[in-house]
Amino acid sequence: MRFHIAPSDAVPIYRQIVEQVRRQVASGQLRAGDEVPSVRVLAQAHAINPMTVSKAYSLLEAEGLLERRRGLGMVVATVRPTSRTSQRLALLEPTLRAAAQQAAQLGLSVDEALALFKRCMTPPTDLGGRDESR
Amino acid sequence: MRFHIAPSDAVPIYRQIVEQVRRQVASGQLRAGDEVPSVRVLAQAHAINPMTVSKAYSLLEAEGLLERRRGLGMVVATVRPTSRTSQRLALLEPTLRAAAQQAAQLGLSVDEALALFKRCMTPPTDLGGRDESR
Amino acid sequence: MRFHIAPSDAVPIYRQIVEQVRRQVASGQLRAGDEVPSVRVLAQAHAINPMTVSKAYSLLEAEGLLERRRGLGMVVATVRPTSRTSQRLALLEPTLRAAAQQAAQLGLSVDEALALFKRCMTPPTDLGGRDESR
Amino acid sequence: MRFHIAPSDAVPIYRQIVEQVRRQVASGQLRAGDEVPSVRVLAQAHAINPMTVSKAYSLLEAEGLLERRRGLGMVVATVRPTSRTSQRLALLEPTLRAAAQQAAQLGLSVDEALALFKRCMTPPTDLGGRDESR
DNA sequence: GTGGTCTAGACCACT
DNA sequence: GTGGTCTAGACCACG
Repeated sequence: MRFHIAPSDAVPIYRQIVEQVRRQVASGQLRAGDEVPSVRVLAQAHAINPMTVSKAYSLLEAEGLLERRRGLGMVVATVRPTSRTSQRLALLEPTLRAAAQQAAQLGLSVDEALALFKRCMTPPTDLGGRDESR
Repeated sequence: MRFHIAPSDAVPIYRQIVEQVRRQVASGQLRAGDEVPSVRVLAQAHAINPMTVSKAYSLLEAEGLLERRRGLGMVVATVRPTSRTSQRLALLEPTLRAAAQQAAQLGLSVDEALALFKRCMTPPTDLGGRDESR
Repeated sequence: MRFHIAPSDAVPIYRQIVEQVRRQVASGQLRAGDEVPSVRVLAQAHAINPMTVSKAYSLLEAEGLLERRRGLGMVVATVRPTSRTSQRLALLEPTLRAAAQQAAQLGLSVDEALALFKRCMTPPTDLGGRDESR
Repeated sequence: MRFHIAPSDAVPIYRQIVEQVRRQVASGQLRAGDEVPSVRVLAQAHAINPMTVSKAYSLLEAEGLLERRRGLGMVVATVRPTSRTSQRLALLEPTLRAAAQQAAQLGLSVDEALALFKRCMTPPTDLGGRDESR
């Protein structure tokens, strides 16, 4: 399981974790029963506060995506099987709506924006890791 | 000059102002020498605190986009002439990069994501439906 | 980390803070990763409003000199390594250019002005005498 | 009579005028009886508000440096002859004291600062006209 | 009229 | 604990 944490991003760390777990479950990269890294491991690996990881996991537990196996860590819950494409698209839509609004305010044409988006997706584009957006 | 302020949005008011001015300058809707609404006028028009507007304007001044005409208000600075399409695309890119990353984590194909993005842009945007605000 | 705040000075408090941090970073008294006093601590220590300190820190963050460690305070940013003497001289130059102009308008010779400047620097500076403040 | 006005400077316009008149009187470039440009002329020449010029002249009149010749404009007052070098140095000293303090905080040696100051004075240095200090 | 500065205090979010 | 955001209101300086 891979996490990409950017402490200097505008979106808080705990939310970055929550959203990445959600997406990986929705996409099938995480399946029912799969173990998720322990709080301590994840915290150390990214040099973040264990309480931050714990908060994220607690939210995911409350959401029903993770289950606590006492003494054994947390695992992906017996997933409700509804991971259809439509669902995954719904998770992406808010971001794209915001992008669409920005493009309009910038006076960009639909084609220009689409071309740029395509360019952002096609290369595995390893670079650009650090989004100094904030 | 039009401002759309959503006090209940996740992004702070002063930042909404900053970003809208940035985009309007980039898109040519605001040109060098154009006056920007006075702090008090803008504050009253949107029922927000003058200091909030002032904070936004100060940031834009520090950024070099606005200039203070002492005692007279603020105007768009003698813009460095690079307001080409490439610049506007650059302002949109971070958002699209983030969207691309999310799409990948969701296991969506490039075509699926592009189609959704196109749908988000094409209609005069039937928005108002889902308030992803806070 | 030492701050000298003069509330009755002509230059606003938040700017005094900004400039002192800038100089201490440039002179190497503050290094990358060093913590800067918390907003509330600095505010209490000098009996000024926390928002005033916060304003200064925000400007320094926008400038790239400070970084926010969320929930933990602010630290000196991973400084771009160019803190050489030339940089420090560059920070002093505007002031000296203004002084040079004044000296010329006063009809002073270069030697007279240099001698006065030397006198201003050599003693441990018996300053405090004339408060050109407000 | 030459004035250099920088509307975007940190020091207010009216004060720029006041100080430049003071210096030119002190240095003998302006003598008793010399006419000073009319409010309207000076205002037009520098594209500033006549009220601003008027305010400066009023302050200089209150100070005794200028006299109002009704219907004829303002002239330099019957100057008290004390324009010794020591006086002119005194006018320059506050600026140099501030510069000295900054140099110290920047960790510059006396020699380094003196060398820079000398460089600022020696060339007629036509460039650098616009001090974007603010 | 314009913006700038500062204060006082509330509430929120993150770690 | 940390900083961020916003409000309300006072006072100042400039033009």
